[in-house]
Amino acid sequence: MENHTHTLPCLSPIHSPTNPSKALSLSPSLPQPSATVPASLPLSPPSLPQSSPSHLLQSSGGFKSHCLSSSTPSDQDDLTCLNWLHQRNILPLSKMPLLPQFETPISNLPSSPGKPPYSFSSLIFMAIEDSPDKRLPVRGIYEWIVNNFPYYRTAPSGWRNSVRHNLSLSKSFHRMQRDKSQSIGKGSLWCVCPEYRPALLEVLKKTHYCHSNNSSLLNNSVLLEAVDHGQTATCDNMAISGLDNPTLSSNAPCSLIPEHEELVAIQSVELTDEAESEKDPLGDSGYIEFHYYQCERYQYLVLPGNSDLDLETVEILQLDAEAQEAAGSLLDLAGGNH
DNA sequence: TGATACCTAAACAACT
DNA sequence: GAGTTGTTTAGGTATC
Repeated sequence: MENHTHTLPCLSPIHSPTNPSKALSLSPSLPQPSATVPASLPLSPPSLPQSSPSHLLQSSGGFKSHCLSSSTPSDQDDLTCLNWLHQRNILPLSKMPLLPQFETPISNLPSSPGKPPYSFSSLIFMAIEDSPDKRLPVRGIYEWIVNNFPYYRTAPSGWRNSVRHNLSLSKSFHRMQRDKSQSIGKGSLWCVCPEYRPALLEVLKKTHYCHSNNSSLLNNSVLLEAVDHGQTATCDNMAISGLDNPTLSSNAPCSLIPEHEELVAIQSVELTDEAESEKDPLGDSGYIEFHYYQCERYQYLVLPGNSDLDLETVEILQLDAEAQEAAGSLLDLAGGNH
């Protein structure tokens, strides 16, 4: 199976020529500017199969994994559009435990991420719901899963059998009679039975929330703990002042070296005039950059500058990066509050 | 402890 | 014939 893992040129703030020593702009203890949660954050690999069924995958996105040492010309090309590198925010994310896919030490990240927490039924549901026509052939479901959950790029192929097994066995999905006038290749199109959609959505919500709860995001107690333990993270010469919270900046610094970076493409959102006021603050760059830092018990997430993210948005960013787009967008569709 | 949900593997037939 | 798709069965684990 094709492995879409790409390397990322060194983007650490240490080496960023335009990295300002900027104090953090977000404080969990202060009112945050409102920002609309992106309806979708496709985390698709940089090179996508042309037959990719998902409209989300039409973006020129890149799911880039950590690399601090090597780069290739193509990588550099990919980065030429990253004009947002001029400015960064660093957000204290949470104390341990790490994100689900980072349960192993970040510095020892495997090439493939951890297994997504979603059941195959949920994966199939997300795949179908994410398709423009709300119907997909089996191959399309495969591709959606692979493109959105990197784990399955390298997983043994047995999961495909499980997908088919679920499709056949689950009452939630039903096979549509193939229109032979359309050239869709082998097999039939699968869709979600409307009567089972609420149940599927409920399962998805539960899984989604369950796996976002173990990283209590930006709660004040974390910051207070940091105060108690005398922690301030610094990145090179840049002191992380602890957002607007002066308590963090008053502590002795510890070195902060990026341990994990990801570039995540976001879909450019077509905005109507009416929707302009809700413009995605991350939408300009086309990418979200994840920089995971660890300073003792804390993680930090570097976001592109001008990211007037509210806590809700940040929490989504903290979710399993593989699943956030699919689950988040579906929950948005369902009107769920993250 | 039993029921349930889910995962995984395997076999097989039908189809392209 | 090879590969894919769809169905079915079986056994295992985890959770409630």
